[in-house]
Amino acid sequence: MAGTAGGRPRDKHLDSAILAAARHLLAEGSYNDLSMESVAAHAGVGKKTLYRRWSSKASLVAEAVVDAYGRGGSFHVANSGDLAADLRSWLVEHAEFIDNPVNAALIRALIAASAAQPIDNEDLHRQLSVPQHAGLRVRLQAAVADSSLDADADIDAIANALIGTLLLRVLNPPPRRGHRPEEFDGLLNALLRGSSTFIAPRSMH
Amino acid sequence: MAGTAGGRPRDKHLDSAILAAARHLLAEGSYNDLSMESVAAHAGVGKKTLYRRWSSKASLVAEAVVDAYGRGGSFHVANSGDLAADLRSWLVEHAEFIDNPVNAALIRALIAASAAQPIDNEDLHRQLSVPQHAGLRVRLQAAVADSSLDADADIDAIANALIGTLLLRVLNPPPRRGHRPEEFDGLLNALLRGSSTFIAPRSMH
Amino acid sequence: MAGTAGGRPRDKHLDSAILAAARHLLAEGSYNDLSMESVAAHAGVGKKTLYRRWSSKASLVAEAVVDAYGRGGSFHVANSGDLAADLRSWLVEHAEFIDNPVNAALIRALIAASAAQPIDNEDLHRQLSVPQHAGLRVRLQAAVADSSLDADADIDAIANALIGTLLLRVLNPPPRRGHRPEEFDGLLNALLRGSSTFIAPRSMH
Amino acid sequence: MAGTAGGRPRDKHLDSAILAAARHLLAEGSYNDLSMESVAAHAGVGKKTLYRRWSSKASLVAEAVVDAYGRGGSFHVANSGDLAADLRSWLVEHAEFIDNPVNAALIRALIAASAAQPIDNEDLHRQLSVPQHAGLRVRLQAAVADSSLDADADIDAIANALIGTLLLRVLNPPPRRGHRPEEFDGLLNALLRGSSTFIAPRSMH
DNA sequence: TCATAACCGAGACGGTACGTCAAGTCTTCAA
DNA sequence: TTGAAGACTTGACGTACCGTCTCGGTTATGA
Repeated sequence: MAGTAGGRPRDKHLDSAILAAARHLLAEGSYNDLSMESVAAHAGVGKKTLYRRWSSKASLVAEAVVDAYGRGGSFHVANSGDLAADLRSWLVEHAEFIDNPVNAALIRALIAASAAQPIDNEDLHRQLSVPQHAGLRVRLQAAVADSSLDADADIDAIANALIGTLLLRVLNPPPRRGHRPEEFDGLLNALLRGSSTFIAPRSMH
Repeated sequence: MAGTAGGRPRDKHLDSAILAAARHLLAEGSYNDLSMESVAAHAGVGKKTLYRRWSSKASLVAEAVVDAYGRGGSFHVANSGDLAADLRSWLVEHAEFIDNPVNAALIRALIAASAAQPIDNEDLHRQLSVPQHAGLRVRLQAAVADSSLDADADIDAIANALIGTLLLRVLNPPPRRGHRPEEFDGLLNALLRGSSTFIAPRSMH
Repeated sequence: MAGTAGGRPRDKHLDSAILAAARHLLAEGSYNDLSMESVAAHAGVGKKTLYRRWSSKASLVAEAVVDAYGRGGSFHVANSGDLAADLRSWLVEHAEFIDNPVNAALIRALIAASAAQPIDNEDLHRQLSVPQHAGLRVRLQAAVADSSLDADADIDAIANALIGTLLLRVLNPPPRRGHRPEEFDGLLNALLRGSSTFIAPRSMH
Repeated sequence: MAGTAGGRPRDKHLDSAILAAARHLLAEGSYNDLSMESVAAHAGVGKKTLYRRWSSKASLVAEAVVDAYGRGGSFHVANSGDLAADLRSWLVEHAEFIDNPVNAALIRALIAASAAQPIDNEDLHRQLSVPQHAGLRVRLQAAVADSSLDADADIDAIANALIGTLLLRVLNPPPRRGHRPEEFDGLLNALLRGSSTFIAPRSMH
């Protein structure tokens, strides 16, 4: 059982230095303002070293963002027994992350990378949305299990509505207000309790 | 009153020819694959003619997409008296628009233009989301007026959840093409009737 | 009878500016030290402007050198009736040209371009040697005509010996700068009068 | 007495394997087409092994060519007593060497290495021309000694004319004719017997 | 009717970045 | 210490677009 044989091994420190340089540049400019050359220069690295690790600007940016998300962002949905409170915490946590302009810029960059690049990168943003969707699913299914959510509730639709709301917020940031914890009560009220009393809460199928 | 002075007037036919060329290119490639030069060549037009009308690639793409949306897409939310049915129609209409790969590509291009470009283009996508938000608001407020929606319902939150769900669908297209009319019932059930019977439908504030 | 149609015409001034920049760089560095990028930067020109005119570094350098030769160098062999004097003048003239380090560098660059590049550039140095060879031929044939040279003299061999001597001087410059007019008498004596009295001056064939 | 210290000794076979690989590559491409990487790969050797032996591509190529010259080429000028015959043999020998396209390519590569590289390599070609010049000098001085050459003949000029003629042939190969032994009679006639009967063979000084 | 002025196709222009390639150095493991 | 492998920095390669700028030439108005 052999290894991959000889040669100087890749410098692991460079990976993080490059990703950090990419994030630094995205913090003060758009996706288009970031160039492979500026990343290389900023990280004190040759361009070849970049392309040895990532095949394109899009995949480099993707990893830079996901890497940052993995550190500072949070995918976890708590389960305190109170579904509304747990979802509210999750939304607030993300909103705070998004409201940091640097983080918003990172996510916009990821969306740009996803939308601007050919098909093989179309799943880039899945690296962000799928884990979140999965996290929400787990919590919502637990809610079904303990009867705090109806058995026939469309879990995917609810998760998508939550994620979509945040996504919209990234692309269309609210006009710079510090947000309040109760900011998402309207959304949660609608999704969990319903907005209409006229329509019978439970019957249509 | 002076006026626009002399000179040869702009050829109005060129505007639409250029926008059509841009859409044609976006249909078979990403935002990055479209170049001002390819648009000019495809429309049989000089580059100067492009820049005389639009200041940048981003704004040209933006108008190309909005123009297409204005033709085939629909912003209008009907008011038949049945809120759920009206919203379902609106969602289905948009889903059909989005599920056309060409249209999805156009919207992705608009998102790319918005996310990839400096601040002055960050409002590009508002050209799409704001009109829709406004249309939804009108219908939802009418629903409040005729009591088919609670007076304290968070109209903006509901509108954002609907738009965000569609936005997510654009960036992350569902594998199963050919959607069913009842596809959005789960979302509408949650938003209008609520998903939880455990939590009292109307009390928390 | 048409022209080549529209488009902005090429700026003729740029041609000479670029060639001058190339010569400037060759004056203070070797052929390898000259890069298309340094030429472009030095001439205040985009790289595309270079490649629009010359397909490679080799052909750009070739034209730069030939252009300079056409200005300052001289291909003409005088005909005063005195063959030895005319050839001596020609040799001295070229030696002075070559002894200017800048000119020597230019010719070395041309030789490098010729020797370093694939087949299609192997004729580069012909742009220099062929005209000279032709000039010498004319004079030597005139010498045959007026009987100052034997009818069976090998004109090409004599011309090649003269050019080859200068070529060797370019690649292997003599240490003593400042040459004397009589410097080439030894060569001319040998070629015209012969070096050997032992061998009968005229018989072998 | 310390001495050469311990460690694995250099593999002497590698030197010749590397030089052979370099020549192989020069046989089918120009100096520029040869890369240190291709030499290393072709010789089954690491790049470090190359640089441990030669400081640069130019010096590796230089040694590769000189090495080949030392094997197949010949610097020796015979002394049969017949100067013209000895020089003719020497010229023919070199012409045959040069007319082998592989050898011509090697010499062109050496010229390229010499002309393309900074000052410290300007003497590369001396490794070829100086030995030959020395060899010719010896024979010509012997000819002076046995009176087959005039005492005041310019030996250097004659040697340079011979070498220069061959050099010109390398850079500007004759159009692929098998050469005849008498090919150089014209040159030798001129240099030894003189081309002009009009000018007194011996008087001017 | 004819000058003025904006329009148009074409394409050159100075730049910036692309993704690749080579030179020469450095680092690891194995012999 | 040598050697094979290959990562590393540097810097040039030749190409593609960007957005601007001429060209020659066209089409409207208004003097």
